[in-house]
Amino acid sequence: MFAGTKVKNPTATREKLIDAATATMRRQGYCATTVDQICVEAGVTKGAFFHYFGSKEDLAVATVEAWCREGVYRADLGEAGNDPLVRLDCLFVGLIASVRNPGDEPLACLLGMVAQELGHSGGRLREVCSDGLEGWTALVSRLLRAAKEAHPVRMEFDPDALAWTLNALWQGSLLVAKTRGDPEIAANNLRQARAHVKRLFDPHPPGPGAAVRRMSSAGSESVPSDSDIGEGGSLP
Amino acid sequence: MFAGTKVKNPTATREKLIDAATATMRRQGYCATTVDQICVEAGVTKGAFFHYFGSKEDLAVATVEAWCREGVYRADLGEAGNDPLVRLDCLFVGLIASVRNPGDEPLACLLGMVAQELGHSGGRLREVCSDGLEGWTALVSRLLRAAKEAHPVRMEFDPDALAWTLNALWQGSLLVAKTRGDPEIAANNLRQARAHVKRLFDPHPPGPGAAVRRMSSAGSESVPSDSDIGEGGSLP
DNA sequence: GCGAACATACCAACTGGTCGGTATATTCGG
DNA sequence: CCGAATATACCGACCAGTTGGTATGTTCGC
Repeated sequence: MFAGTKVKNPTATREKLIDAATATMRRQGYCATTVDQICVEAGVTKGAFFHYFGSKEDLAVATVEAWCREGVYRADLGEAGNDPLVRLDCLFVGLIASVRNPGDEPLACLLGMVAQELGHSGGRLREVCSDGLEGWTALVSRLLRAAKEAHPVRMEFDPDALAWTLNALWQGSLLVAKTRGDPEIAANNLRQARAHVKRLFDPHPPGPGAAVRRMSSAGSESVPSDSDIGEGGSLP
Repeated sequence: MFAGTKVKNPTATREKLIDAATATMRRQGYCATTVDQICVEAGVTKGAFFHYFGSKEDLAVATVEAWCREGVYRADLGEAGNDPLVRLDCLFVGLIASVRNPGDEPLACLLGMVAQELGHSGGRLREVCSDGLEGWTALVSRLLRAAKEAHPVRMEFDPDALAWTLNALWQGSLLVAKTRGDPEIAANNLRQARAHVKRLFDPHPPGPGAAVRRMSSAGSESVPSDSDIGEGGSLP
């Protein structure tokens, strides 16, 4: 038999539980999600649940960690060697696409969902969320810093601060868009942010008739257009 | 006896319940907040609770509505006749102050808290949150539009879209700041937003030696400095 | 004294979590 | 290679505590 078809398949069961928890908690949040509900959605009994996770919170921790792990790497930044500004643009385009075309997904970030509920609790779950937010911010901050080194800036800015601003804007956009039932709000916000970042670097070459200086690193840099590009990462 | 000292005081009891719900839900969110907990915090029995509110959700609806009502008007915009740009600046300064100096308040917006949890539910509570978010956005949008009419703009923008962006940024900032346990993140974000809005209008008067054109409407326009200003509204 | 404003006792449904048990893999002596 | 021994994966009934909500008082102001 194949490995995936085994009757007893520990890794698959664990994964099913985490997947179910991801979906349910993204919809309803941590508190409103029931252990029984997760079990049903995962097609697993309670016995199995507590065989793998010591508590509901443990499962949530594992779920958030998995979300961050997959999410950060899933973020579609294009090829690693590309110009950081291009990669940033890829990030924006990916986020916009994921918001406008959520498929059957709940249009919410697990991280933001759980963080909102547990932000004032001293528990482990809050820490994991905090780390997750920092991870995304660090990624963006690195790109911004790299872009600063690769391009002349038109207006000085602090990469770290801007990265946090973008993170907050992303989380808030999801919250508002979800509540209003209008993904376009989030898309608009992201477009504004995208334009803002672009504007920080010099789009108009310094002198007239100076189309000479271009993106520093060469290679196949396909700057994505405004139109949607396939599924981008929906992180954090 | 005084009106406030009566043993049975319907309006006061209702208020106590709403106050308790506001505080508790801002800390823990809607789902994690218990009816019993609210009753204890309000110093009231369950009987009284259900005398005034048909259900937990009813109480939440009333609480969110009260939050919006008081919040929108509490937002410290300075005097009504002032220049819209000054009033916008007052708004930013007030928000920054409320974030940096939360006192004993939970550093969270009731609206965002509840909205995050119920964004995917079709219930009445979600609608109230949606309306609340729109109310704040409309307020800011009006100010931006008025500012556009009163001042030359250096860069074209859509007041409505920008207002939604600011709303999302505010909500997201609270979420991130709370989760990271660092109000300065939110304060920084707000400062960036404040600078961004300021930059949209011409800080450099058009021609050299043109210190003539000033804020349009006269009056006592005290542009608040960067330093903190007393409690601002922490809305939405 | 009468209705509104509260208090108390209580309930059915559900919560996260436990526990004894069973079925399947894995190991290992012979 | 085999079959017993043991470890792992999983099941589902069950539990004590909590939940939102109710039914039935009691008390107070007019």
